[in-house]
Amino acid sequence: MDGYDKYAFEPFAVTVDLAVFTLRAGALHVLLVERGQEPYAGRWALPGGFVRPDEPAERAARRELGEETGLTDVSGLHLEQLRTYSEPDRDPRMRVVSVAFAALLPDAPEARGGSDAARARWTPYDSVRELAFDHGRILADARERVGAKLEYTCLATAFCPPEFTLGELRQVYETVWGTVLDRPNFRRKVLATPGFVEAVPGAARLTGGRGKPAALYRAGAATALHPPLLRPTPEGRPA
Amino acid sequence: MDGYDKYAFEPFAVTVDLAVFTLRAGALHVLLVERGQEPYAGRWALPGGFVRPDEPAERAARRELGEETGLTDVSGLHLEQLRTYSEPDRDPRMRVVSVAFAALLPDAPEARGGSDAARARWTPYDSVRELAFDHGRILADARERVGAKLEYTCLATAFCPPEFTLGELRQVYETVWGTVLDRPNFRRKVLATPGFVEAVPGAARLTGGRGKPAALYRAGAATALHPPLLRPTPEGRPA
DNA sequence: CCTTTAATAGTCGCAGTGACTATTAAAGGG
DNA sequence: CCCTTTAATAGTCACTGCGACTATTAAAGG
Repeated sequence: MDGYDKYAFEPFAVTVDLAVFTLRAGALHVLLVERGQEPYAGRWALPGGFVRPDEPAERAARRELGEETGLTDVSGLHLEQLRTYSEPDRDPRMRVVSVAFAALLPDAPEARGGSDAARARWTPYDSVRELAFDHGRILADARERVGAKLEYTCLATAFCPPEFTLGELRQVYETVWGTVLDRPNFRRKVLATPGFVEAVPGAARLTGGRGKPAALYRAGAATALHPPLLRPTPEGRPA
Repeated sequence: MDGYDKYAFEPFAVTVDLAVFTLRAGALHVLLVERGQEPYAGRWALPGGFVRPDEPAERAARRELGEETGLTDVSGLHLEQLRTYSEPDRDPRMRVVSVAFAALLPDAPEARGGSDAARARWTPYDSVRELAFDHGRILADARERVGAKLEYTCLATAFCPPEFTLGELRQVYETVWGTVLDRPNFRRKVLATPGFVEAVPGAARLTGGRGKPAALYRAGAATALHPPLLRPTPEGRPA
């Protein structure tokens, strides 16, 4: 950071790229936009855009999140910096350094094209193919991070509406991890973790279907999960 | 990432900043350089420098690491991206976006001034005061990250020489966490984790002092720690 | 040789959790 | 109105991992 004058430095363009996740129809979906121009015209990409001269990357990311999802209030949504991608050739036109973010949405409002994107669409994660630039790798990194953070944080509630049942919360884990969790054990674990969820007093109900109505909960104040809620080991890792 | 031409974008300078840690005399030390010019002339700062037009940030970080430590081979050292700091006013001269890295060194070769730093010095973490720019925050973030990663990765061996005793490994945890760990329990945990360490067959010894010589171990192939080795809860977190 | 120092070995009890079984409370069809 | 279906909720049991602790072993140094 010393001696700026002693070095010639190339100017970089700095962008943010967003991996925006939501759960829809029991599947993990990610928000993609279709590129209108070269390079990669017609290909799908992560939403994103340039960081403006007077804003930090975090604000740029939240601004883009609002533009791309069409949501009027994105202030409460979970947004977290992932890492920065800086390979010199990641954009064929110029040197672009991109700060990647992951965002989690409770439900999926229909996407609308942002001002700088031809079309925006929620896409099931498993059917994503061949994204533009290095966005495939960014998306994979984001997905892995989300899966890992479910283990030791209360992040799962970020996928849920303000009030939710334990069954819905369990489905978040099952969907993201691609596993099935034991219902009573999950319940025990969640309720035994102080601050993870808090019961909504008016013993309300909600189930759309037939069975016994479930109690409603809100996200609690806790942010970390000690001890963690580990995903079942599909072999490989020691238990 | 679409429509570059539709937007005016300011060019940014992109730098890397490094929080380089080592253990010395039973204390966590960090490598600092003294700034030679304004702003913050005479203040201590994290080593770092500009990313060159043809290199990714990771290579810039490793290059700086070699320059600042004076080590001839930094290829094996642990270097990991922390996050990116992009507040518009973090550098009073211009818009500088900095990708921060954390590096871990086994022992502390005496620092030498890099080409662009007046002086470089290993400083005990606890006596660091008032760094230039936002480096105080970067350093704090890096320290927290290192402490947290000791829990669920095999990172601790990055602080050790190629061959080390379990006592030395335990001291890594004790120093970084500022706690005392039970010797037998630590031993049991480490040896029970496959791939964490592997015994050096020639039951060599090494202790400098008086007691029974300890067996030597090398870092194993494992990278993650399942289940994790949690730091003692000094109250606050649920157990 | 005897003391000191630290590594190594082993024991006990509790908390957390995986795997299960049982019960309760509703919806919906006959 | 009853009876089946569905899902939430309650509870049991055994095993594992770990904190706390005690005992033993193997060297160094006077």
